Order: sequence, then C-alpha cells, then structure tokens
Amino acid sequence: MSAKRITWQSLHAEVSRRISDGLWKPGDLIPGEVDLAAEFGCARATVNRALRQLAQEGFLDRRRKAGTRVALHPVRKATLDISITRREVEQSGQVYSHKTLRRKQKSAPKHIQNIMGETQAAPLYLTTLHQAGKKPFMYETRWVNTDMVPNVLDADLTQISANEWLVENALFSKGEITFSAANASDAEAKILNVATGTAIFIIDRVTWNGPNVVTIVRLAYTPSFQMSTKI
Amino acid sequence: MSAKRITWQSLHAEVSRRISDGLWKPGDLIPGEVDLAAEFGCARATVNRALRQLAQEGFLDRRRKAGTRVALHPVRKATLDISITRREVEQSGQVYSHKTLRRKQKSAPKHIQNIMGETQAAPLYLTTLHQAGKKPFMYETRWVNTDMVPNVLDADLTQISANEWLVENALFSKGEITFSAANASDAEAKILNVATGTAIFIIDRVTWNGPNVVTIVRLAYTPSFQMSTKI
DNA sequence: CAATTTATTATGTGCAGACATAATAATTGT
DNA sequence: ACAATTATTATGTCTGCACATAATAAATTG
Repeated sequence: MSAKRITWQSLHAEVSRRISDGLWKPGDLIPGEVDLAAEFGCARATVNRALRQLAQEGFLDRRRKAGTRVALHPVRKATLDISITRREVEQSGQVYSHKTLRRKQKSAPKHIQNIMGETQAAPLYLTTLHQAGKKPFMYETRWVNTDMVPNVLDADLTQISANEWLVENALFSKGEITFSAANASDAEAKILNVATGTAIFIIDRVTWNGPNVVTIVRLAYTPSFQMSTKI
Repeated sequence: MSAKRITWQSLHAEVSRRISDGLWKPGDLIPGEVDLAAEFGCARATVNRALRQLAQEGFLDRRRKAGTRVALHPVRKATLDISITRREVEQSGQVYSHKTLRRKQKSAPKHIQNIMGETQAAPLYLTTLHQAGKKPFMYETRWVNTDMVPNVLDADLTQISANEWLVENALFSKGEITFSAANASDAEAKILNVATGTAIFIIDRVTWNGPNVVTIVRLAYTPSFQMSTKI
C-alpha cells in the first residue's frame, strides 16, 4: 500500500491546504517539526524544508522556541523577474531593436552626483530607445561610472544595447529598484510617441559593485506597459 | 587555525564574492558540489544549500548533469513585500486612517464579471480612501465575491478596512498582482486631491481561493508614492 | 550516418543523528 | 516583588550517506 515517500513539496502543499482551508487560522500555533514529522512519517529535515519555504513565502511566522504560527498579516512577497529589455520584448513575441540616441562623456547633474559620489573620470551619459516591432517600447536614460567600467567608452553599442553590455561586462554586487508613475515630459513624450502628460511607468535602478555605484538608470515605459506577477 | 565550521551563509558569501570579483564570469561553469565541498571542507548538502540560494536569487543557473554556471543574463528577482495598507502608512511614520466611501451589493460590470465568473449572490462593491495623516494616500476600488465571503456583508468596516478584514477573515490560496501607471480620471483626481490627468501608480490585484475569485481590487496611489526594493 | 538505446554524471532530495542558537520559562538571589 | 541566572525547548543548520532524476555523452543498431 503506497508507503509513497513524502517529499517536501507534498508537505508544503498539504500545510498550504490546511491554511487555505481555514483548518489552521491566522495566528494559530501549528504543531512542531517533530510532531509533523511523526504525523507524516518523514524526517524532521523534510518538514523543516517545507515550513522554511512557506515562511519565506510569507504564510508562516517561525521563531525559535516560540514555534511556528500562521502569519497574522501575511506580508506576501511578490517576486518580479527583472530581465534585460530585449528578453522582455521578445517574450511578448515581438521583434526587438534599439537605437542609441545620445552618448557623451560629461559631468553629471547634482542629483546624479549625489548618488554616484566623486569620480575620477566624467561619467558616460547614454540615452537609448528600445523598440518592439517598429513602435517605441521604453526610453532609457543612463549614467555609467567610467571609473568602474572604463572600457564602456570603447564599447560598440549598435549591436548590443548598453543594458545588455553592462550586464555581461560589468561587475555588480547589489542594486536598488524603484517603481513609480510620472507624467511624460515634452521630450519623453516626443520620443515615446505619446501625448505630453501621459502617465508612464518608471523604473529607477541603481547598481553597485561593493561600495561604488556602477550605473544609474531610469526606464520610462510606454503607457500600455504593465508588470505582472503571481503569488 | 580556526577550523571554524563552515556555514552555508559563508559559502554563499564567498561564491557571491567570486562572481562579483569577476573570478567566475557570466557563462562560466563553476566547480561541482563535490569539489566545492572538498575545497571548503564541508558536506555537499551545505554547498547545495548555498548554491540553491544563489540560483534562486538569479546569480547561478543550475542544471542536472550539466552543472552550475554563472547566470549569463541574470534574471534578477526583485522581491516586493506586499503588506496591508495600514502597515505601509505606519512604517513611513505617519498616522493611518481610512474612510469607506461606497458600499453596495450590486451586479459587477462586464470586465469584472469576466474575471470573477458567475456568482450566486451579487458581489459587494466597496470604495475606500486610505489616508496618511490628513492627506489622501491611496484610493481603493474593490469587488468582493459574496459567495466566497458571505459574512463580509455584516462586517464592521469602520474600525478595520476591507483590506485588513479580508486578509484576516477570508481564505485565499493564490493571487496575481499587476503594476501599471495611469492618468487620474476626474473622479480619482477629486478623491486623491490632485489635478485630473496626474500620473498615478496603480496596483491591480486578483485573489483566489482554489478556483474561485475572492476579491478584485484596484489601488490608485498618490503621485508621491513609489515602491522600492533592494536586490 | 542518423536514430535509438544505454551508460554516466551533477544536481535534487530524503534520512537519522548531532550540536548550535535564540527565545521563552523556571529558578534563584536579593 | 523584582532582577539576574539557569534550564528548557523549537527551530536552525551541519554531516555523511543513500537513492532519485534529468540531462548529457557514449554506445549500439538499422
């Protein structure tokens, strides 16, 4: 008779079910790992794996000694996949292309300097229009710290966009991403081929390698754009 | 000579360092788990834990038999914490309050019906203004499937917002979140106290329990709002 | 030589046991 | 009664081993 081996996934599913069926309600203390292991006839490590996953997903709160409870205010964690623009476009089944509009090494404005800090050489300023088919898809405004990535100055960005080039050639350790909405300025509106003032989705990203800023970029998407995720 | 016990975190940090230092470049095949275990003098399970984590974070690509490579196009996973609105406001150090503007059981418009499907009873329509201090913070438009949560009809939503009430009283299993930007309509502008056409950040959320839609909600944030995350 | 079958191998996961750690509960001292 | 100390306990993690699984490489077959 069966005696099928329990996997941590099946346990994850079962606990998940008990929560979503209301058997274990928010705030409830659930049985300890040893008890669950006994109930399901598996090792404690397996239970741990399943519960750890559920905790990471925000369904459970776990604390040593105190035990495991069903999350009271489930801080649900939405995971967004941030990939390179070409992929984003191609995954929607369209043909990707890009055009470098501006490319100049010059001193950065104050608000950029504040983030990037002092640099030896002047940063590189790049603006790029990314297209899906023949239509504008996203307008990218980027500052690159040339101290950190000197050879970007000689890079051929006609075939590969700055976006992709940096991902493959620059080193980075951490980043910060901010999502917001803004009204299109005259310049942005013209480039994205929309009316001035149209609401556009903005992604601001700062990328570091260790303590140093590598690049600061602002992505302005066309109005139809939306970012979606399941939880 | 130390002989300090290796933890999976330390291993995670070390591999992470080797990648960000460029020792292992994008596309490179890194040593197998057994080799790394030997190098660091720990069990393979420990190496596995560290590498699994790095893969989940998008830094590594792992495939059975093929081995582990540094991600070529690091699909970075940005994790956003979606908590209840009261928390969001309070965490920014402001006083939270809310006002239920409309509350009526009525048949849903087509685009809502399409998502919610057929229901026995008419859904509940709720609009709520969430405030930070005395200022508008977010305007919520919600449809609740009363088949799934019948007692929402009798709920007191003056103390607790629909948002919170549902989190604690309704069962849910999965959800879908979509982020976008939109120009404020006349009605929205008036409620949020901004000019018509102002760009606002929109979050659309659909929540299921099993195959059934529990609630559909649209959150329109004031222009200053931004959502941020580190990766 | 192409197509199919059969090894091979790196990762994925399970188990039992041990110790570590953090948080709580119980105890002790003043 | 209160503070400081000492158990206690549930989770966290490491180890060493075993077998499962998926993907590739090698061998076999027509």
